[in-house]
Amino acid sequence: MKVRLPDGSELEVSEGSCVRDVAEAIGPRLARAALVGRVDGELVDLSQEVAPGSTVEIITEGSPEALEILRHSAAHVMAAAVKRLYGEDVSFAIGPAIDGGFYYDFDLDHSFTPEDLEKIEEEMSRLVAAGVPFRRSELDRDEALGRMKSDGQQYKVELLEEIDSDPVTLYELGGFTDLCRGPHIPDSSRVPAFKLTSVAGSYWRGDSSKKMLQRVYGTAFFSQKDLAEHLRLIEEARKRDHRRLGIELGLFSFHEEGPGFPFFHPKGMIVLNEILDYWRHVHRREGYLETRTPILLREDLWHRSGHWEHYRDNMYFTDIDDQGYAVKPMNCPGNMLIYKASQHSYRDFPLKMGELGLVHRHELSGVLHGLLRVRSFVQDDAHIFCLPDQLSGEVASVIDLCFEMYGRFGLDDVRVELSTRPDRSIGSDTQWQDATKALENALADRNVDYQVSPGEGAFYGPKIDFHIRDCLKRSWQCGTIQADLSMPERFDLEYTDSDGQRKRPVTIHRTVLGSLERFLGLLIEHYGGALPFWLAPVQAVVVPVTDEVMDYARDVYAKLRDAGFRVELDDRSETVGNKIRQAEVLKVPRMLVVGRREAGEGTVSVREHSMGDAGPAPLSEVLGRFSALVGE
RNA sequence: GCUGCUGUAGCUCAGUCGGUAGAGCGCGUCCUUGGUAAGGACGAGGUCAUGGGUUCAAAUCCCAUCAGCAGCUCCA
Repeated sequence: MKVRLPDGSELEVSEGSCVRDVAEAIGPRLARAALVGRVDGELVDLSQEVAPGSTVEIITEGSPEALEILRHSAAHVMAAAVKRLYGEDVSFAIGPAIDGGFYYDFDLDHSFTPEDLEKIEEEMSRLVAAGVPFRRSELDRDEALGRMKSDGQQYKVELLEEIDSDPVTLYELGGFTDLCRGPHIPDSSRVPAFKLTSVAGSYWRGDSSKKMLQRVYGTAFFSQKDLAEHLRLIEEARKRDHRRLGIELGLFSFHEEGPGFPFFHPKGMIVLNEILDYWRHVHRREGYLETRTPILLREDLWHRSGHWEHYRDNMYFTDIDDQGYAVKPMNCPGNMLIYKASQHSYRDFPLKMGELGLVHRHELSGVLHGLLRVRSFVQDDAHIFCLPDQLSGEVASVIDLCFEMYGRFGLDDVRVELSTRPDRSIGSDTQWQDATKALENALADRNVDYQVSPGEGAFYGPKIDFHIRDCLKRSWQCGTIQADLSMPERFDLEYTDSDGQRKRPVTIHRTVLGSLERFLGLLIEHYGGALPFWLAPVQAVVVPVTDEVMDYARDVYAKLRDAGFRVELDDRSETVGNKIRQAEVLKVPRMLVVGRREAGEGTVSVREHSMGDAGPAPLSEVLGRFSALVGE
């Protein structure tokens, strides 16, 4: 019989050949390198028989999908090791490959310690050394169900009950049999490098009302070198952690007395204020009007806005003069009141009202994470009131604004997501369709790549989210553009149209940076703490070589300061080397060394952070360079 | 909130078998005036997260609380 190869050629193989036989027929080296096959587009085991005329591709280590398959198989090896070590009273949940590794969820009474992980690793090593084969088998669904029931594998039973296919496939390895679609590498010896990284709790099916399982994370590679490199990168990334850098650089701190509420130090405030200055500059240019609304507002407002109904669990409440008040978790209701304080004409539209509003949200204690997840933050909020046919255009201009601003901060790894109608939502089908369409059109118009998250929209409307990754590749939402189908109704917003009729405006609720706090955290990680000149809390340090030139140093310092730069004078009785090191550690962009030579010539010796000595220059020229850096 | 781990000087961390506490950095004073990533000496600084318990004796063992970390869930 003949099979087709990816390059279009045909190959003669004997009847009943499996993928491995095909690889063998192409070449013995390929057969040794083969991990799995792809037959007519579908990934299969090497042992899979191929039908005459099918297209067969051999997947080896170099193939893009190889690593995922390896890690999935490694998860099975780990599960087999756990079964051998902890016996029959372990229930197995799921064990997929994930970005950067794999995990397996177990249910057992004993809770895993780091020592257990070592033991499991050792057992895995034994399995790898033994080269235990993966055995695939097919079984009637009912038969498999009966078997998992008798084995007490409740999670597998639950999975089987929801599976449509019949028969189902099972994989056995080293005494551990798992319900699994496959495919798998041929045997455990093909997991050359692996490491178990951590253990953490996880709910069965991610549902907090269900039982908590123990999730063991690990990763696997095709070589020890790749594994070592991966671990090195993780270590490297940890050094960029904004929580560590924020303390080291004196930007902010956290205290037990206010969990989740960041304290900004003078240097942190400088960075925040620079961000705000820039924000105001572009928003004024775009025609936004700035507002400010109270932090505490009477409780009935929150009933009216729908927050009581949908967001109460995340809100802080208090009583004032026997009246119930709530601390605002969002800025919208306040801005709705501002809108209603005057009459509006279609001529005013689009009306863009921005508020840098401080909001408080009671987040679950376990989700707090440095500046990236806090309980109080400044949202760079804005509400855009417009006509229905302006919606798409306004969304598009916010998309432009987001990319422009992220670009200014050097952030280019931005993921865009469109979230559609959730189960629990308000508004009519037409409203949702129109709004979703408007968002899609805006994205298409601006040629933005995006993923769709079905059912992840806000209860009041569909939204576009902008995500940026932190140093450990965790993704955080920053900007969001939400069509708001709820507020105009709830607050009975109106405008007068050209025909004199009172009509309901369309509202967009949007942020660009999202939360100033989160944005700062991501900036710190993005730059590894070495913020660009225009954002750096200290832009330059004057380093006098000896006390003898202190007067000149003071003069240089004063001139820079008077020119509006953030500069410090290091007049400590320390060596030049020490002062330089200090400035390098604090990631100050420029160091200006002044000694006898410079004092005599009216120059400074410039040193650039992490770049070293950049040579002498007249002070006037340095002032010009600094101005250019700020404008960049 | 849930599961697991952790909490010792401003920061990073030692502290063995239960016997009342240590280093480096930083900070202060003095000496030193040094040319591009750590000059030297001396000194101050701790309710060992908090509250209970066991014990002749607790940083150390047990319980609870608080906070942090990883993850789940949730979200800007």
